Amino acid sequence: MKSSKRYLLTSALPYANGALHLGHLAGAYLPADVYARYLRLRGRDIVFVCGSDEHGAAITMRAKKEGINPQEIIDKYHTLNKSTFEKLGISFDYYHRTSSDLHKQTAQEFFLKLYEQGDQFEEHTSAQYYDEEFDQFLADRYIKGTCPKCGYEEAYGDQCENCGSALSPTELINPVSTISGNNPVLRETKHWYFKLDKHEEWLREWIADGTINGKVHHDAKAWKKHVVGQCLSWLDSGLQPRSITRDLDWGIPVPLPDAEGKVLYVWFDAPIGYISATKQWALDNDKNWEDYWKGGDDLELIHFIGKDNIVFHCIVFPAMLQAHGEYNLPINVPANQFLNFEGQKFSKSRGWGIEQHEYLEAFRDFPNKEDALRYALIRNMPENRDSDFKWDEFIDFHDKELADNLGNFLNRISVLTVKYYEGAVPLAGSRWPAPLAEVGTLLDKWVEELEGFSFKAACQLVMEISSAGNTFLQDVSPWKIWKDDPENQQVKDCLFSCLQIAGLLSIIISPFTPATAEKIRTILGLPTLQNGDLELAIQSWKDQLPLLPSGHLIGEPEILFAKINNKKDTSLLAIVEKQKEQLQVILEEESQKEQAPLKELINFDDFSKLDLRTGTIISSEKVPKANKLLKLEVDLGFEKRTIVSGIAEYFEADKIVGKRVLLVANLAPRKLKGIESQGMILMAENEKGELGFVSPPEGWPEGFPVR
RNA sequence: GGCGCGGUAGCUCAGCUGGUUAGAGCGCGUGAUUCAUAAUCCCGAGGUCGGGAGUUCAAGUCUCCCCCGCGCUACCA
Repeated sequence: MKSSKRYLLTSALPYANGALHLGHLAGAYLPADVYARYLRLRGRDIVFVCGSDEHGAAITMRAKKEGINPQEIIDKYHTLNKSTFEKLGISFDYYHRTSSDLHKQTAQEFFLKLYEQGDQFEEHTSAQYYDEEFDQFLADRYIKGTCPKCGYEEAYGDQCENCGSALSPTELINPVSTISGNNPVLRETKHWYFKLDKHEEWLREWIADGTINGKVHHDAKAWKKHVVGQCLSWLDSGLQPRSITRDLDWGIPVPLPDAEGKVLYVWFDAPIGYISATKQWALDNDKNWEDYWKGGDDLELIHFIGKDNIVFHCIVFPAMLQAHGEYNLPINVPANQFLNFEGQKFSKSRGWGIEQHEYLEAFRDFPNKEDALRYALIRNMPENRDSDFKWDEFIDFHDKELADNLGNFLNRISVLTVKYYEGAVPLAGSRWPAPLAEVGTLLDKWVEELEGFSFKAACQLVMEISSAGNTFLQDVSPWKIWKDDPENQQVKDCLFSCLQIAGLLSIIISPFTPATAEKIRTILGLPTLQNGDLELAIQSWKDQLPLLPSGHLIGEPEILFAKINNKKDTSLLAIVEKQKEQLQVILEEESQKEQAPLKELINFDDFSKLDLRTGTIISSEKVPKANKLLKLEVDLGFEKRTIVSGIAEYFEADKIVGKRVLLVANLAPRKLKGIESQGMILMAENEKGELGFVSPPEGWPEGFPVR
């Protein structure tokens, strides 16, 4: 590992349309921060950037709905997210925003560079809906209409929320602009497409082998399996040109003369935000941004993201960078999987989960709340598969590892040092007591895990080192010896060694819990950590030189972490319990949720239009290439019907033959997967979406009407 | 339906290119200890490595089939 290397770390740009929850933190920000802090402690030359992603139709949509300016939305969430990251100790060197002038200029330049090459883009003209009153093209989401598939009248131009079908706006029946309420007209519009397909071949080689034209770029085996797997799967299904412009008035104008009213698609400009953030940082710190983006072999670019962003950061953005020609490609994209919350997915609408700023607020009276959270999330990080955040585990990690193991160790040795030696580090008999060599082995492993982005394992190693300290202290039991012989050398050696271990802990825990690290430093009478301190410590350990020399005066013993499970003081437990109760309330409310509201009244004529009949299923088979469909033959007595029914998830085909059913016999026929369905089976559906047959009374034959 | 990733002790997970009696933490059971935040330390009990077949001298690790979970995608109420 050359120390001359420069590192550029990025965390996924949060969309400035909402607050971030613990899953985001565990997925993209904490791991990057851990790594950034680690590299700084090793004295490496690094920049860690992030920023708010502030363009896109979703923000303008919301602004429209709430009757405010998009600027208000992005200002609100940019400020909120930026300050929350700061409070949680996410140590970005720069937190930028894509609405800045510098970003606009950077993104436009990038676009133009590709445009001028002539072979990276293609133009397509197509007919899209246009709102004549507001004089603008309508993004898919701005159009509502009747779903051609299920008849739902409030379907959006990209998707019907009733039946879930993916739609294109031109499929909608009676399309209506959501801004004016008028029917939009079709108008020709031109868009630019990035020819991603051109890049397929080198991308495959780059991802599968880590080489470009046979030249080694990175170690392909160092990439996470799920990252490589997902990318190769995408490449195998073939890349398509991607549209990179939109008709919108919110975003970065396409810098071409014939592009009035067009902006860069948010997915195109967002990753360029990494570049503009670096530029702004460089301007403010008198550096050259190009050293971190165009650094050749001495540069490591690393993107920290969640798994939802894999394809974008491993295929699309690298293709953009490569097409541009001057930029380095990422050396790794250690994407994390998803974090669940008490066994279920985070859900804003359900209120399931806790957002970062809500946590800080709810835990405002909780000491070390930032580090407690960071620690629990790191120990639970979804590095290779989805993981689960539980409050009970939060308590366990806090009490058993931070308080009992680490905090107590520190308290034990600081109290003993003060009591026996008035706070001065004793003189060791042998130069480097044996236990310290064992710790050195653990330290090597710790470095290895961090370098391989295994933060969970590295974090556990910190505890192992603390444990090693406890074990050693227990083995020697200096309090027993000291009673009879206060000047005993074994006692001095023991505390000397333990103090060295504590000194090391104050450094190696810093990437995970930076505030705690400083507290430990204070207790040990050590100065605030500086960049490069870890490098020095590793060297000292190798050279068998103490971090706390004999005679060094430590500070006052202090409780590092007050336990949550404390019989005398239940205030901390109460804070956590409150969170658990809130979840309980949500679950209870949902379980007794009212039934769906009744539909509007119909009259008798409406009802009599339905022709419901009794029948029997006489054959049943699964429809190929469909998960939910069964093809049924139903006997009505006077005739047999073919009915395609979406019940395959709940019933096996051969087990429902002979089933007595009710059906709608006069429903207009419709083709499903090429089979004409001539009616519909009546099913009851519960809150979980499970289906059950509604059957005629015992002994009733086929074909009778139901009224 | 297609593709990707996962399924290892009660729980959470580690096990690189196949190689001695499958590991850690928590929990559980014992014992020791009191410097310390009723903390700490020792020892122990727990696993047909999702199921089945195969390749091999040897498989948790490779191949095939099946089952389950998550994600993407297609289709669909």
